[in-house]
Amino acid sequence: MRALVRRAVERAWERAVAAGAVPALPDDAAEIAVEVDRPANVDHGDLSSNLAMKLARPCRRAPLELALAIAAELERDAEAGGAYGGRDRTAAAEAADAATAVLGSPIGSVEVAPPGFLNIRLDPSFVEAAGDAARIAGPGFGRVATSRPQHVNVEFVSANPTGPLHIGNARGAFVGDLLCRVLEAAGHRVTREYYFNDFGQQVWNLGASVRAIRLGTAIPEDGYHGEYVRALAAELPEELLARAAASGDQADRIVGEWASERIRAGIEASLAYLGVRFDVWKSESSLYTDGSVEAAVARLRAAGHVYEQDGATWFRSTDFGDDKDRVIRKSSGDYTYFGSDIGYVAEKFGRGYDHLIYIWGADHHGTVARVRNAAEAMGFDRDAVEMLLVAWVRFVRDGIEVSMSKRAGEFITLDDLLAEVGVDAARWFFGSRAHTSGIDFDIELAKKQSNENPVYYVQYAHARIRSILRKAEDSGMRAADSLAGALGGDAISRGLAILALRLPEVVEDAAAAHEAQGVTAYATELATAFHAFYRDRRVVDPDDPATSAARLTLVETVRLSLANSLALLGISAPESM
RNA sequence: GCGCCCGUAGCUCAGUGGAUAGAGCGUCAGGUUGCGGACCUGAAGGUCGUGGGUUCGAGUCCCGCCGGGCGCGCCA
Repeated sequence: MRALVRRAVERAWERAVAAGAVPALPDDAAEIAVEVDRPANVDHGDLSSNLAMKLARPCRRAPLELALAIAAELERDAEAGGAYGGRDRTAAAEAADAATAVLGSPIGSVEVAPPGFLNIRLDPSFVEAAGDAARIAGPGFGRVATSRPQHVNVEFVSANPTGPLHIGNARGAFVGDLLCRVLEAAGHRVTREYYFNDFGQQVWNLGASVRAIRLGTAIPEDGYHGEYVRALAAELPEELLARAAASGDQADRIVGEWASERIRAGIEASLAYLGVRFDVWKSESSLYTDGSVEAAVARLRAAGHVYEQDGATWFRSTDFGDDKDRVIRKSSGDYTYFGSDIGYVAEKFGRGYDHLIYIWGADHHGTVARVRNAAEAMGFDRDAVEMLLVAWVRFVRDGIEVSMSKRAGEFITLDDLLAEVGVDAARWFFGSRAHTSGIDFDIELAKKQSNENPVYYVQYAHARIRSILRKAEDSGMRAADSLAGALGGDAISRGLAILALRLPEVVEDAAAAHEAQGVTAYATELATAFHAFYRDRRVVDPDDPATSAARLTLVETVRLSLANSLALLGISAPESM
């Protein structure tokens, strides 16, 4: 809806310029994009545009005057029923024009308000047609076709498999998955990727710890403790233990690799339970065995950004604004973690992605610039490399912070969290908060308040609608095939329908912002509007089958929007509660 | 010291430069003979950390300051 109104305003502006009522933009003026937003106040219409105010300065005219000229053209648009035929159109404009040709002009009426707002009310028959189109689209309603679809790689969680996922890892998992879902709904192709370290000191320590427990010796100082290590020790096959012992100094590595893979599989299962399925599990060691790191360093060297000093290999990061150069390969011959990062970013681009998103903990912000620098130095577009830094969650139980240490084995696992508060509530919790702000998560509170959790409020609305539809069916009533004529006379029905049809706009905004919380906020608002509607309007009335049929159709439209919003968040939409 | 993030109602948090700053929880007062009361209506509660600046318009953008978190390795 919003896209079509935006297009209508754009067209009205063009025509006003053609007619001489609005001065053309001077050549040296910055381009002005037409914006259409939902006003906070319902008295200001369904949608409004600030175009006239933005034009005022470059056009050297009073905003009110410009607004009146554009409004006059918009009024004409409403009468013409949206028959367009302009030239010089973008893909988005083409799509909007095509949709308008089917649905009719979105413009019902236009008012100009000081200092120059264009306040637009939607045409009821347009809203009705849009509602019909939404129900035809069904599960696809709410998906939008972006004009620039991309293949996006989203790498997240990426916790090293030295222990089960804990609640500290949880936020990244939710944030990453929600971002992927939003991007997919906005028309992008998404690859979910998990990067993990499967070699090196950590794995040796893990192996040493498992062996120590199995053999009844002391766990080494840097070793891992905790119940899961004991479980692994108990499960370690005798044959593997013997082979490790026979290998001499490779014993810890052999056992460690086995344990690490077991843990990784466990992590995969936890994430699957949460509803996250990764497309790619990428091991750090593979970047060395397949030559990615060497190739990337060669590429950097060829571009003149690498030098040797003190026996180490350095990246001249200072060429790109860093405060110091960074070591890629240590004098010992081993690569640094940064070396892996360089190989990895190049390897990702080599797989053909248009855009890379890394979801990292806030403590990794120091490495953001240098990885982007390296990408730029290798000739990639640094703007295509994006890091989302997820702020910390303070986990709290009854007001007291829960401290965690993976090595000491003191932590609450993700599985525990989900068992306590449930997947739906947890998804909602993380989906309704910006990833950049630090938050408190009180586990006891989350459990205690589960009945008042907003997610249940939204789910309840959905279940309630299902119940109404069942009730109608039992009394032999059915929804009308079309909303046609159902909204014109009733402001409450009309407002509810318009709100229910906003989902595509919400998806668009969420994808642009890389945040899901617009979706949770929207679902809450729609549920609230439905509950109010339910109070004021009887849906199933045996004495008035015509009105009932129309309202059932409206209610089904609302249900669809709620169900699709919840599906987008990975949350269930129950038939009853 | 330098860099990044954060500071909005009692609490937990929303708020792509727009019109009267919102939600949930909590508190207080009410509502159902008509379809699910896990619901609805109303009230109280805010110098948007602070001082400047840009703008027709700033919670939002810029600068300074205060407060909190994190990072500044040939660690991973």
